[in-house]
Amino acid sequence: MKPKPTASELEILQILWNLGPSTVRQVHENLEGKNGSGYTTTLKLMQIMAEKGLVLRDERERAHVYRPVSEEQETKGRLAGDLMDRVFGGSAAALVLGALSAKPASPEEIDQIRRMLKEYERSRR
Amino acid sequence: MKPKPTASELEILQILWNLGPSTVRQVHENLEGKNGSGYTTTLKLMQIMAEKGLVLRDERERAHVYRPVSEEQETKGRLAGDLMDRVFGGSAAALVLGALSAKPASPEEIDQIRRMLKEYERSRR
DNA sequence: TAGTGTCAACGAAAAGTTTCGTAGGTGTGT
DNA sequence: ACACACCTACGAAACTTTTCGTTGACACTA
Repeated sequence: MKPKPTASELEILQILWNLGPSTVRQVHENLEGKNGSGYTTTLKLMQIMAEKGLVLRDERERAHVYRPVSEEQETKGRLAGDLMDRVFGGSAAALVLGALSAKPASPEEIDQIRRMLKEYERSRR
Repeated sequence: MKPKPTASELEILQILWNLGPSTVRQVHENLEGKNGSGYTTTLKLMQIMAEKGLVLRDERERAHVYRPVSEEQETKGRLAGDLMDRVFGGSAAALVLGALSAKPASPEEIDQIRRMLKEYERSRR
């Protein structure tokens, strides 16, 4: 139903979430330097994303305007949940531990996670 | 340097981590029912994984014995770190929040994360 | 010895991803 | 009007992933 964006598609989605609805040119300029690929590559990717239903295209202007179909939080959440299920047996604690072992976190970051958990609990209640 | 395993390759790695060094037949039997693909598919995947350096192959017996090159924790950590960087701007708290929003956690699971964080801090000191 | 079962190797098909070149249309400025 | 810049569309190449059929080797057994 909901196709999972590839790595390249995700880069484009992140830009669209940041900028809001954008043309290929705008996305491409925000992408440049980062990956160095050409304009038509970005164009083609965004066309494919429209085919897949990852983005919607407004063709009223000559330079078509693209916008993401799914919310940033929802998409990112699905990606995190997918990894959690596939790799960490569905355990959030295992996912966190894995992430921390890959990139050690400072005490401040640990506290930040704690605050986030508290906030999460409060909103859940 | 270190190739990232695909989803299918990861399934095989998980089995190898569980069973220890195994033949294609053993892996395939553990995989069956889950994905329903044939024996030669599993074989080919494992051969490719050997080419990529994801597994090592002991060819002394007729039924070759495969074992993972990287430790389970290290590989899973790299996958979590990769998602954290690519999707959550390197923030562990954002990753956790994303995972929780995808699959709400019970109070017990939240406590489990808290205990894990405490343990992590202790080992870091 | 002839048949049966298991194994690795190989090739190849089908689908998906990433990349870019080229063609054709539209608008702007000189 | 002509040249130039910019836009989409299209096709195709190169690569990866996933799948499976076929082949040939080896071993066991009736």
